[in-house]
Amino acid sequence: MERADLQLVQSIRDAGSLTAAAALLGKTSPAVTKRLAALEAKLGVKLFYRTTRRVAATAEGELLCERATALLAGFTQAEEALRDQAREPSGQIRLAATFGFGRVWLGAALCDFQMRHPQVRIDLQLTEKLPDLVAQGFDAAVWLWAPQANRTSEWSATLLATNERVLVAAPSYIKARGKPRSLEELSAHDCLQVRESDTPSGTWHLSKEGEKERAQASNAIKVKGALVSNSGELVRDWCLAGRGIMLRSLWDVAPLITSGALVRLLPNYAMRNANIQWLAPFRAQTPKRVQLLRTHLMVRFKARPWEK
Amino acid sequence: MERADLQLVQSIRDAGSLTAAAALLGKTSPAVTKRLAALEAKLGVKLFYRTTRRVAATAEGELLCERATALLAGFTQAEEALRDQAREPSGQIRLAATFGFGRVWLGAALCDFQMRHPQVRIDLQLTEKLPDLVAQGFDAAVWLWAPQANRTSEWSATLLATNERVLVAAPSYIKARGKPRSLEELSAHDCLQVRESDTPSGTWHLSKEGEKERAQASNAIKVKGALVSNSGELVRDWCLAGRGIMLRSLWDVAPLITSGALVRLLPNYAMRNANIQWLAPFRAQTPKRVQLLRTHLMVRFKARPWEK
DNA sequence: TAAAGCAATAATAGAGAAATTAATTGCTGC
DNA sequence: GCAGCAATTAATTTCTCTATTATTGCTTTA
Repeated sequence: MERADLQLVQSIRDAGSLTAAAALLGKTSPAVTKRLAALEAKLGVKLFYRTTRRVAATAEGELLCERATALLAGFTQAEEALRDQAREPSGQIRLAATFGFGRVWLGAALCDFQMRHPQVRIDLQLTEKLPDLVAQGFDAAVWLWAPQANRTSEWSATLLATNERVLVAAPSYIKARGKPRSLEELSAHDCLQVRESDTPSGTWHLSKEGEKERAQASNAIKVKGALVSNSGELVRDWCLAGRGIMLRSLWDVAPLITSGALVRLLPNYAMRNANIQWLAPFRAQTPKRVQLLRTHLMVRFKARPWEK
Repeated sequence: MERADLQLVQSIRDAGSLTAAAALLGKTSPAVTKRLAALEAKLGVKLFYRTTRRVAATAEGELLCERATALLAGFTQAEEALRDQAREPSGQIRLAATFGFGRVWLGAALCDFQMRHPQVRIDLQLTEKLPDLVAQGFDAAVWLWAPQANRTSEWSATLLATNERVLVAAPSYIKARGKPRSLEELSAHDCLQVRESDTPSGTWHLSKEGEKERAQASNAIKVKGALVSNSGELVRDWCLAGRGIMLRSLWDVAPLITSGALVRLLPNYAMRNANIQWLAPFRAQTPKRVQLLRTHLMVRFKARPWEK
């Protein structure tokens, strides 16, 4: 019985089908069939009842699954312990991140990190919603998260960078409609909105820069506009085309402001209800390579590269 | 990292050299070198300092060895648990036994057992001295052992058959020298002695059949003779050749007595200081196949096949 | 100090195992 | 009863792993 056999049995039970298990393991279904058959023959025990339509673990199969989890955990722990002793970090890092920040700034940062540590493999998953880090085996997520919620029962959060969302519009729009002078005037403008997955849209929470966090009487502004999308990229295109005012993260629009393609409005105000944070599930022991990446990102984003 | 890698690392540490480890694992030395090198590369850690003459584990190597023992034990336990659920017992049984009884009667019994359970492999090791069952990984030993000592701290003993050593001589010897009428007369006869490995020879402890074990005033008889050997087989040849009286286990000489090649002397007396016992080291869980073999042997030898 | 001997490593070639593709069987639901 | 999907089987190919042979390098002994 090999380590691969344990992973096989566990995958089959988790997936509920041989084909699905094959997909999990990156093999083809005949490979799974054969390995399972061979294992059963070697042990002299049937591990799964199976017809062509359904798969269910036998009592023996369940027994092996239970032991398998403990054994496999022991294996990975032993491997981690040794890798952490090594001079050069190695192994895989599985990350989750948002489409926006993940693609642009995190992508470049990971590219650099991997160059500095060639033995480390990185698997970055860009997703709409924050996935279940523990269940899906992520080492960490780089996500927009409320600044206060530093710790939950499932993970810890580390600040990578503050995330100011600022008001911008294209020069052509300003020429046509003028600049708003106060928050109240926003209501009279065309506001391009990004509908986030589960947040009700139509309201922007803006506060004055320099205001104390406690004293931040977050001003909820009702905005309206004819163009709404769930894609930030698309809304940015609209904004560049002069179709309205947009509330967008500084890291995204800073280059455009510098180039003059967009102009920042009401520069004293910004929305600061979420920061870019490193969310890491609680583990018995965090591998060194993951710790290294965390500090790498902290240092890199502290410099706010988008402002240069 | 695979299970085989853990066994490899452990073998190298135990053997103290790559070549010796290769012999333990049944591989060649280049295979061991390559696997070790590959493992070290994959983990990014040096596991053994090695020159061409010496091998020593690094701190990381020691670390892995410690974890390896626990993990490997978990593997075998899981395998055993499953095998025991199987209808047909399977797996290997490693046995130790004496040269005499092991070759003749145990050999035949094992042959039958294996025929009844074809999935079971048997490895019978005939040795001079009782080996260290735990250290050398034996499942059990069939050995001559004092009848009273049923339990020690290291193993438990089960009676398979009583072992009477009886006095025999060839008809030709009796014709020439006559039969002894009493124990005392033995001193005047040529006695063929088997020198056991660590027992001082020259003294036979004989007791009357039917005497209670407690009341067994074991009569220690000093015997003498010109022919002594450590080989029971050789001494038997001498006896058959009429060179003297021999004290020999009944299971060995019973057929010869039946055929008339030897004659039993003083048939009321026998030496009963050791019986044929099943010695099994204490394990967390004895595999089913081993339990089956134990009962198989108990049943078989209770019938005392040598007396038929 | 030099030479001999043994152990680890390197390179090549071969054998065995495992995986993929393609084709078959068998179960389920409509 | 038929359609469709999932498990199995067979056969080919690929790949990893092992053995053979040769080389390097450290110890020991003369």
